[in-house]
This record gives sequence, structure tokens and C-alpha cells, in this order.
Amino acid sequence: MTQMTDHRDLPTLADVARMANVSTATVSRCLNSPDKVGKTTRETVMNAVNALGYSPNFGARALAAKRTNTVGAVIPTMDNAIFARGLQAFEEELNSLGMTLLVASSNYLPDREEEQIKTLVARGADALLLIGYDRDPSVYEFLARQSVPTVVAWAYQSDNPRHAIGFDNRAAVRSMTHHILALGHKNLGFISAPQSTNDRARERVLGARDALAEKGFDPSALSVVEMNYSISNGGTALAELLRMDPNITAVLCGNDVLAVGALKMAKTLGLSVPRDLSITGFDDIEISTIADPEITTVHVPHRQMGRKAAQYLAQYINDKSQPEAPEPLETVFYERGTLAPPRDTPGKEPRL
Amino acid sequence: MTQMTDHRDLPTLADVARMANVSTATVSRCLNSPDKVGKTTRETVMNAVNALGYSPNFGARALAAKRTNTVGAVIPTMDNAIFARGLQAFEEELNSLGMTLLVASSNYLPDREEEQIKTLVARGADALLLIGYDRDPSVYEFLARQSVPTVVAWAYQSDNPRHAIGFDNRAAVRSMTHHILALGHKNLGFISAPQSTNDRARERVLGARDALAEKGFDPSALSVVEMNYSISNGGTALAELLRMDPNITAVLCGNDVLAVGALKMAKTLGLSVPRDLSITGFDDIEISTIADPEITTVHVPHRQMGRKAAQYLAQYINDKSQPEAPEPLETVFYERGTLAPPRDTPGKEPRL
DNA sequence: GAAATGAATGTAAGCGCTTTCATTTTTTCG
DNA sequence: CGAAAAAATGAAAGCGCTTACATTCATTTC
Repeated sequence: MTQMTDHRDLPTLADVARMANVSTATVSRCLNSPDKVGKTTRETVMNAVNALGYSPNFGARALAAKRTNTVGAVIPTMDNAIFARGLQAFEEELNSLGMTLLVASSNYLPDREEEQIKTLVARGADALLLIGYDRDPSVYEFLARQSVPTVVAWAYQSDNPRHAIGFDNRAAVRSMTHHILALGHKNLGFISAPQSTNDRARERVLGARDALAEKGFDPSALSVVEMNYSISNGGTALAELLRMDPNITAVLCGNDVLAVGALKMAKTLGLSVPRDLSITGFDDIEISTIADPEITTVHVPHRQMGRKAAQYLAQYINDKSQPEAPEPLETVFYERGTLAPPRDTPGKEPRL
Repeated sequence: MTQMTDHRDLPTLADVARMANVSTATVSRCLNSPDKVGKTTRETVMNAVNALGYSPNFGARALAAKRTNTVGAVIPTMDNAIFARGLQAFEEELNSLGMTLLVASSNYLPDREEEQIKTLVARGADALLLIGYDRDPSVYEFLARQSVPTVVAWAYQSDNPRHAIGFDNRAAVRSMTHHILALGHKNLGFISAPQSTNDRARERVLGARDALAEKGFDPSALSVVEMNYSISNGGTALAELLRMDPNITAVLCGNDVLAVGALKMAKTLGLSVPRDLSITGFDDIEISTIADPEITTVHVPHRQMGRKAAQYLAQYINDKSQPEAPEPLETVFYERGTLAPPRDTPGKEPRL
């Protein structure tokens, strides 16, 4: 069943102008700044617009106005609740500001991200949302050359001059690690996302090492296993970690998904969580409360982050100048069911 | 810290042409159909392009070519794994076809959806992906008038002439209900998403009634509670359902999220699942395997759906005519831990 | 009541690209 | 080698809109 899309030509501004007996300038003003037009004229014009079912041509508008009212976002993947949630809020806020969202995903691949950034710019994005700081300087140079307002999100490094809407990953994990150490844990493991091209993952591991060092432990003794984000990988990583060091009593996971996987594996291995092993996550996504016991984690204000990022970029676009440096967002430690003191009585040496 | 975005004018096609000593037509051809240009010329031109850091102006291109290579999608929300996953696949496929994704969300509100559809069309979407069939006929008329290729996804009704990339919600639930009835359940409850403006929700309830009728039960006796999608609502709904009819032995949920909520509530109420109560979900998203016991559900090929939808629209755009009617996608019943025969011996009347 | 002010509208010049058609250059082949 | 065919290139006409500037018309001011 094939059928031609009747390419009946759509009405143009000129058609409306003709019908309303005014100039195209007046019609344009009616649509873009109605207050600059007389009441009677406006009504006549709007009637013509409706009668013809007129809708402005996007390309022409973008060309003449040098602006698309479109904002791009390049995220690793939507198929991860933490980005999906933030992106949803970003879209909602953008929408309420009269802008539309262009989306592209990098699947955590730097080259692909670079491509996608170029694509979105070529597609006329007025501004860009990027995840994390890590990327080749040439990318930032390109963005500057094209004068595309850009903001980094999901991260915040106080010593980094680049504006970011996010939270301090390192401090959040550092603080959580202190909680864990205070409970008496001495042998920690860390299941991280791959760190090489992911500043957030790196910062989280650093946060754990910070706390360790502050309590007099050797931070380099922290056993770390890197795994791509997935439930089953969380399990694989836990097994590996326990093989590397059977004395580990608490495992920090770079995110909730890995934590859930680790928890499943712990059960499979016959370990009782948190009695035999403590596990913590990061992000506080839905699955962390569905797991049994519920995952102890760090809550990240994803929606707030998406909203603020949209506001920041909208201001950047409208003012044509970089807004004030944003403040970092707060994270909250959520103590739930997977964290408890280690089984071995405090003070006793880890068993071999 | 404010700093002007230096609005240094970007190089244009004409600049490149001048530098390469050719006409703008040749530069344009170099970029869009390189094979139509001599090898030497092409090299000269590309050198100029690189030297100037030229990148085509989107608006101008869209205006002249009458095409944006941009496809829109209006979904209820990205903050729900079933849409996020499908959308992610949609975006990936679109990207590999050289197109970019514009996203808008309706939050399940018909008016808002209509607005968003108009926005995306105004933003130059070459085609549109919509979720489900339900919407005012005027919307479809608008889309036809604007000649915007459109496809419906996440649903498939064989008796509906409109092309859709999806699966038969009604048949899927009907089939699952037969499984449940075969186990000996006689008193079923249904926790559904609001049905009035959601054909998928409606079809799922109808599927359950179909099976009931086919086995000689009174389909109108099915107790149904409607709740918006959320874990806690699933719990609320279960409590309500049990209040309406304490004899229910199996509860079908319109999606996995509601099922997980119902499962949590069942535990809270001291009911053992599946011994005292069977619960089923729909969609097969991640959380269904994290719940304990894992949720019995219907697997939906979300990623495949997203991919096919992208291919369908790309073909529609390129051929300028509606493709062949797509075939429905298959769903699979995943029997996991939350479904078992009712506790009461088969044949025995439901207790009061 | 004339001059000055301001609101409403019109005129027309682009915005930067694609594409048709015409022209020039190269290749093919009798 | 020259005519015909094919390939490469150029000239220029839009595409539909916004907006600076010019003009007209209705008020206000003294």
C-alpha cells in the first residue's frame, strides 16, 4: 500500500500577508512580537493564519533569525535511569522556556561523542549540554570557535574553571567512605565504571582513597575492579574483587546498577548482605529501593540538575554572555539496608 | 565573571568558494555529492573547508534543501525505562541513517502532546514518532496537511489501518491470562494505567477480559484499579484491589513498575508471593529481575521497536511515499517467580 | 493649530545554501 | 583528428523569513 505524500505547497508568510492585506513584515511581527502590532490588524492577521493553516517555515526562520531555539544534549545513553531522568527534567524545563531538545548519544565512546557534538552543532543547536568534563581540548576549541554556549553537567570540580551544573563526585564518595570506615571496615573494594575517559568514575574512586588516607590507611591498597555499567557486570566484578582479596568486608560501587549486580552475586555466593558483606551504590535510582535489602547509596538530584542546566543555557543564549558560575548541587547519603559493621569484631585482624 | 561570546562571523560557502577559486555551486556539490566533482577540485575545496573551519549553516541548508534530516519523537516521558530504551535504539538507528533526534515529552497529557507535536513540526522535524494510536483526529489531519510522515509505535492493532511499529498489547495479555487461568486462578484483579487516553492500557485490560470470556468466566467481573505509573501507586492499587475483592488470587499489572509496587505491598501485607498471591507485570524492564521473587512478565522488544521505527520513517522520507505496512512485533511470556497456582485447592470455592 | 512625538505599518535587503540550466572542458571513438 | 558524448563547473534564481529603515498616520504639546 503505497501512496504519495501530496506535496501540496504549504502557505507562506506572503500568502497570509496577501489574505490579510498587510505586508509580510506585519505578519512576522504579529507572530513574533504581537504587542508591536495594532489590535485590529493583529486579529485580521491571526484569522488569515488560521484560515490558511499557516505555520512558519523552520529553515527560513532559522536563517533569518540566526537562531533555532533548539538545544542539544550529548549523553552516554538514555538507557540508564540517571541520564534519562536528568534529561527528562532538562527537556521539560527547556520546553517551558520555549526551546526544543535535540538528543544524541555517545555510548561512552569519546570519538563518537565528538562526532555527535559536531552533528548537533551542524543541526543548528543554539547551545549544548555535555556530560562530565573529560574530552579532548580540541572539542572545546571547536565549540568556542562556533560560539556555541556549552555547559558540563553531572560533575562539579571546584578547581576547574569550566562552568558545570553538577555535584562533587569526589566529595560525595569521600564522605560516604568515612561512614563506612567509621563502622569499622578496614578492607574495602571498589567496583568502578572504566576510569580512563570518565572523570566522574575517576573522581569517585579518588574520593574513596581520600577518606582512606585521611584515616591513616594506605589508599593505594584499595582494590578496584572496572566494569562497564550493567547488572551482570556488577556480579562479575564482585566475584573478581573477592578473588583478589577475600578479606574485603565492604564494597563501594560506582553506581547503583553495579551495586545491584554485586548484591545479587553476593547472595549467589551465599554471603549475607550486610552481615557478611556491605555494599554501597551511587545515584539513588529506583532499582536501589527494589533490591532486597535496599541499597545504601548517595542520592543525586538528577532532576534539579537537568532543570538548572536548561536555565543556565537559556540565560547564556539570551544574554549572549556566560552566566555567573553555578554553585555545586548537594548530594545526600542515604543509609539503607546494605551497610552494617563488619562481622569480625572490631579490632580483630582480618582473617586469612 | 561575564564574557562576551565573540560573535566572530563564521565562514560561509562563499568564503570557501573564494578561497578555492571555484563557484559556490561547486563547493556545495563537494559537500553533498562529492562524486559529481573532479578529484583535484575536490581536494582544493576540502582544503579550503578545513583551513577555514567551515561548517554549513543549518538554517540556510534547511531552507534551500527543504529538509532538516531531523526526526521528532513525542513520548510520555523518558523517565520510564520502556520509553528510554526504545528511544535510545531509535536514536542510534536514526544516527546511523544520518538523521538526528528531536525529543519532546507529553507526560501522558493529550493536550500537551498535541502542543508538542506542533512544536516539533514547527522545529522542522522531517518525520514524527508517536506513542500509541489514541489522539484527536485533528492531530492526524494536521500532520497530513503538513505532509509530515508519521508512525505510531508501542502498539499494533491489526484492525487499525494506520501503520504502527509495535506489538499487539491485547493479544499479549490475553495469552498471559490464559496461562494464569490454566494454573487454576479464578479471581483475577488488574492494576492498569489510566485507560481513557491510553489505548495500550485499554487493550491490555481487554486482553485479560478476552481470556476470561474464552474460559467461560464473566469478563465484567474482573476488578480493575487504575493508577498512574509509579512504584508506590502499584502498592496503593493492590491494597485497593484486595479491599474490593479479598478473594483475588492473581493480580495482573499493566506494567512492571506497578507490579513491583504491588509486590512490595503484598510483602508488607504479609502475603507470600506467589504462594498467597500471584502477580504479573508487563514490559520486562530491568527492575522485574531485581525484585525478589523476579516478576513474571511479558517481554517487549523495545530496542527492536525503536530501530524499526527509525527505518520505517527514514524510508518514508527518502521514498516520499508510505512504506509497506509493517508486521507486528512478537512479545514473549517470561514465566518467573511471581506466578504459581492459587493456594486454595483447585475446585474449591473461593473462601469468604 | 502647527510642530513634535510616537505608534503602526510598509519596503526591501539580506540570511547562506541548493539546484536548474547554460557553458566549458575533457573524454570517447569512428 | 574532429565530432559527439560525457563530465565538470559556473551563473544566478530562488527558498521563506526577519529586521533596519523609511513612511504614514494618529496623538499630544504648547
